[in-house]
Amino acid sequence: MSTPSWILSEPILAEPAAPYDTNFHSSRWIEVLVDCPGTQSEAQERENVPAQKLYTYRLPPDLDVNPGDILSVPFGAQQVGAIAIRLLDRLPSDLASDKIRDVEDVVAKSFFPPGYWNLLNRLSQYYYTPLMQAIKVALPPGLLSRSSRRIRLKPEAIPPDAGIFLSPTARQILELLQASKTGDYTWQHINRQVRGATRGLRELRRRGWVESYLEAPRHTQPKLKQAVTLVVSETGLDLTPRQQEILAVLQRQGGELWLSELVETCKTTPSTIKALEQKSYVVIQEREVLRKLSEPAVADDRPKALTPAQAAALETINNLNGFAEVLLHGITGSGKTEVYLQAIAPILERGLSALVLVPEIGLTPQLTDRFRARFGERVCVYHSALSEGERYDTWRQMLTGEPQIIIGTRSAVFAPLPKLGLIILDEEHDSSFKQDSPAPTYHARTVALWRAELIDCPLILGSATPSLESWVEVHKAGEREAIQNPKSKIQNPKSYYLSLPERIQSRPLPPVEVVDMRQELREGNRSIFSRSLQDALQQLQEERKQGILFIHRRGHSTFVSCRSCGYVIECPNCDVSLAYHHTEDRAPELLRCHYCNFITAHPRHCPECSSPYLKFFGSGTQRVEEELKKQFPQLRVIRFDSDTTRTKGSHRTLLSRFANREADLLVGTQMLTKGLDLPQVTLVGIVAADGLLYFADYRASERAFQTLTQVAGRAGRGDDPGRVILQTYTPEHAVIRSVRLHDYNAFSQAELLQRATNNYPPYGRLILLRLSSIDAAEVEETAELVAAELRPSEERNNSYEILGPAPASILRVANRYRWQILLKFPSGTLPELPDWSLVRSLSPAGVSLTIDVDPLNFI
DNA sequence: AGCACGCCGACT
DNA sequence: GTCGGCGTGCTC
Repeated sequence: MSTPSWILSEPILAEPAAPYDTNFHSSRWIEVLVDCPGTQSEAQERENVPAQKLYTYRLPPDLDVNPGDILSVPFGAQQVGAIAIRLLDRLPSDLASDKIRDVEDVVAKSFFPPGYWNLLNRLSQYYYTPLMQAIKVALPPGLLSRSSRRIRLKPEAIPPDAGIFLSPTARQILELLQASKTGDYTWQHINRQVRGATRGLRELRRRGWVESYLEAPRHTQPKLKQAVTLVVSETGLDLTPRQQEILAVLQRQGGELWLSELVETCKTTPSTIKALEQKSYVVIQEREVLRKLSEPAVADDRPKALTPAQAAALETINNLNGFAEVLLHGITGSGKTEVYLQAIAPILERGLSALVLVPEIGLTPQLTDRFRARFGERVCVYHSALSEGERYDTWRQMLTGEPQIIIGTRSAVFAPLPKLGLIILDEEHDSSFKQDSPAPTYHARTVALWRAELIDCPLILGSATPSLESWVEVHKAGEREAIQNPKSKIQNPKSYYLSLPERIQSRPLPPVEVVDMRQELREGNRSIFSRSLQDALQQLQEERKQGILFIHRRGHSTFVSCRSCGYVIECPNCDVSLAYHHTEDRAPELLRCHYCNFITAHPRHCPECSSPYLKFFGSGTQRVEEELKKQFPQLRVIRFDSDTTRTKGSHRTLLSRFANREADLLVGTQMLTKGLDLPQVTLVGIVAADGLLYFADYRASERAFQTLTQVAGRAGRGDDPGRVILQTYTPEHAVIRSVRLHDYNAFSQAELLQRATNNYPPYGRLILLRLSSIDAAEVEETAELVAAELRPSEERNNSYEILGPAPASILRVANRYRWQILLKFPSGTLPELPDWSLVRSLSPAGVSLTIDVDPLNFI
């Protein structure tokens, strides 16, 4: 593939902060990338065709614009965001000067660190996404905002019987506006609510009953706060006693305070301080303050003694020079975090920063606490749950280049740290590092690898259950290196496999007892708890120890069915049954859809045959909690699932309550697997492993093995030994056997053989096309059309295999019908790719088409 | 995206 | 003839 001419990796863009800042430039025009769909064609294009349309704007003399700046420009009837690409000294000859408009404003200057464009270009190309969309996933939100067209009612002009003069559409719009409090909606909203709204609006506007206006885009900006600084410390005769008092306070506080604080301490008013400014005793200035999440303080922490394996791993990491991919395979409780912490310390000393990526930040308050205990204020968190302002401020803070540690989720892989010395991806097997939609459907691990290569720094992938992709990658590369060039050290890629095969302080891994639930039933136990688990829970209570129960699903029951006619209550918007939710006796009984969050009251009678006998099937966290209350009334339980952890900080609250022994048992879902470190847990119960084993995709076994191993690994992390009880209906399953023996190697070897035979990742590559539409027939037709276009033929000589089109395993979600086409590329060859712009052009407006490269999620 | 333009079928 | 639907194309 040749490099298109517009690729933004030329020096002018790679270094946006370069000489242009200081030198006055004479350029009068700027070419920009406009944030507007339709202006962007495919990122990957045929040779020499400029794929990206750039627009030229005039630079007003008072505006200092450099490539890489974020701008606001007029575009058609609106103001849109734009990225400055290239300064021009003369207008292109084919562009009439009267068409050129002025740049409206500079929204943010120098917002990208050096070399960052290379990363964005690569992202855009690998995931077949227009560059602007790639930029948008990286940037904090709110910078590339556009103006919006709004429609406002003019109540004073409207006669009481207005409706009778109007066409039906116009009347509908009028009623819509009158029903709202403000009588003000976006143009977009009205168009969505009323069919053919354009003409109705014109009618209303002609009569002067509504007006249309453009709301200026609201960009995120630095937060400013008024600071008061003392400039003259001697008190003069022109001061009142009150004023003298205020100056004295200010002096005692070091000569500088926030205006609000000074007003507060002195019980005075801002105008009094303003008077002091008039008399030139103080100056009041706007200062930028950082909106930063305040987290509870933590006690200081010092580096801990390392096990031999930890020390060996650390030594290898510390000796790395430049790019390297390191897989740190440490069993649960082997102390990976301590290795990270000690690997980061020398990076900071060298004046560099470190990036730490974790699956979900809210789930791991313990991890951030540990980092803050070790490194204090130099630790920042960055993830999409922060407010716009917080993200903006953290971004700017990162750009300063001060040595710091950023801990964040998937999107933090784009953290603009200019001096990055180390990237760590913890729990690298976790699928939340992959974005399924919208495009670019990137995997943070893939992007992290590019980043590490581009800036020449090490990448550490940590896991107790490495993804097969990473496992194969480091082993294959290692072999290649050894075989091809045994003496050379400069072989690229540099890959390392580091193992922490033992828990810290030589604690054993907990024994896993597999209980055959079929046998339990045969022997007359109809409870959801096996006798073994019941005994263990009893014992837990007697010995005042703590435990965890893992359930694969939240809610109470997975579905509700009528005993008389067999009717199953389903979601009106999706093709799934509704889950029954009921938390306590007094709480309302609800039915909820786990796909679109539809909620309805639980009916007393079957909607089909009116029979009152409705039965619950499949147990979730609530059901287990209820069962526990019945069988072990004294056992204190905390439920830990996405229903109880919805609010901000609730993870931390629940976990600290558990840590303070306010409960004996933590009952929860997948959330329990994500790196929780609770040393006091001695018992882990897996209520039913089977729900995890049977998914209709090629990764089911890998996911099940990882989840079960991770849950099991929560036991025995403290001084007391742990044990795991795993209940299943298929104890002979290979995954169950590997989990029981804590045998990653056995699992991975068997699984890799499967993958190789069927050409699945990590050997072959996949691209999934997801199509969806409100119109069932239209998606299906489009899917067929696209598949026909893609289907290998003699003349095209395509190298891939095509599976589908097929309806998604749940055809309808939130009233959208979904179809899929899977492209499977053989290993070892450079894939011959379809013409994506042609594929996209086959998809009509009503059908959304996402190209998911390296898909993980097939639901 | 948001808006104009232009083409086709249904009606005063 | 004209109104009102919607597909197509352009925005520096």
